[in-house]
Amino acid sequence: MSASVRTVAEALAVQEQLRPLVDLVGPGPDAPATVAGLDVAYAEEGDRLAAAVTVLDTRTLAVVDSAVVVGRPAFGYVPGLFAFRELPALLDALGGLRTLPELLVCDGHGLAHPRRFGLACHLGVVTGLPAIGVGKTPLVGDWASPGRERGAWSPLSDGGEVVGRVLRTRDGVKPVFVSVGHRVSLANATAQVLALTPRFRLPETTRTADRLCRDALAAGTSRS
DNA sequence: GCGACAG
DNA sequence: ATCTTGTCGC
Repeated sequence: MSASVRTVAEALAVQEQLRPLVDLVGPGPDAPATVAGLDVAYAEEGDRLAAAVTVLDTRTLAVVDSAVVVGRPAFGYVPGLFAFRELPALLDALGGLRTLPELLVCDGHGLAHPRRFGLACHLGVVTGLPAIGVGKTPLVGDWASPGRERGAWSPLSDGGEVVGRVLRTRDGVKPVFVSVGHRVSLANATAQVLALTPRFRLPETTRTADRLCRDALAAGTSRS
C-alpha cells in the first residue's frame, strides 16, 4: 500500500522524484475520440470533498461516461503542492470509469508550476495518460495580454522558459492558462482546449465535471 | 523583509 | 475552493 504524503517535505520529495518522468515529447492524440475532465468541489466546512471525472465524446461533446467519489482532502491547500490535496480522490474517481479516456483535462496547471510539476503533470505521470492543465488564474509566469478574439494566445514565461500559453477561448472574455501535463505538446494542448470551448470560457470537460461533483457533494453520495 | 500564491 | 452582493451584456 502506498503511504499517503503528510508533510511538505514529503510532498516536495515526491515531486522531485516524479518530475523526471514527465513526457515532454508528446505530441499527444491528434483527434482523440474521448476526452476526460476532472474537477473537485469542497463542502463549506472544508472537511469533505467530491471528485468527479466525466468522459466526453469529442465529436458531440456529450458525456459518455462518468464517475464521482466523496472523500476528504488528502493535504492542506499549499500553492505548489495542490496536487497532493486532490490527487487521491481524483484517482479514485478515475478508477470508477468504464472507459479509458485518451486525454485528461485537469482543472489547474501542468508545467506552469514553480517546479514544473503541477497537478496535470502529476496526474499524467501517475496514470500514464496524456494530460493537460487548464487554469483559470495564474500560479507562475509573465505574459502579455492576448488579442481579444477567440484563439488568440500569448506565451506564458517563467524563469526564461515558456511554460504554457494564455489562451483566449471566447471573444473578449478573460483568458485561461493552458500548460502541458504529460505526453502532449503545447500546440496540441491549445488545439484541444479550443475544440472543447465552442460556447463557454472553460472547457466542456471542466464544466461537466464541475457540475457532477457539486451535485454529488450536495447529495452526499457516491455513484458512477 | 514584503508580497504572491493553481484549487 | 466557497459565500455574497452587485453590475453588465446577450
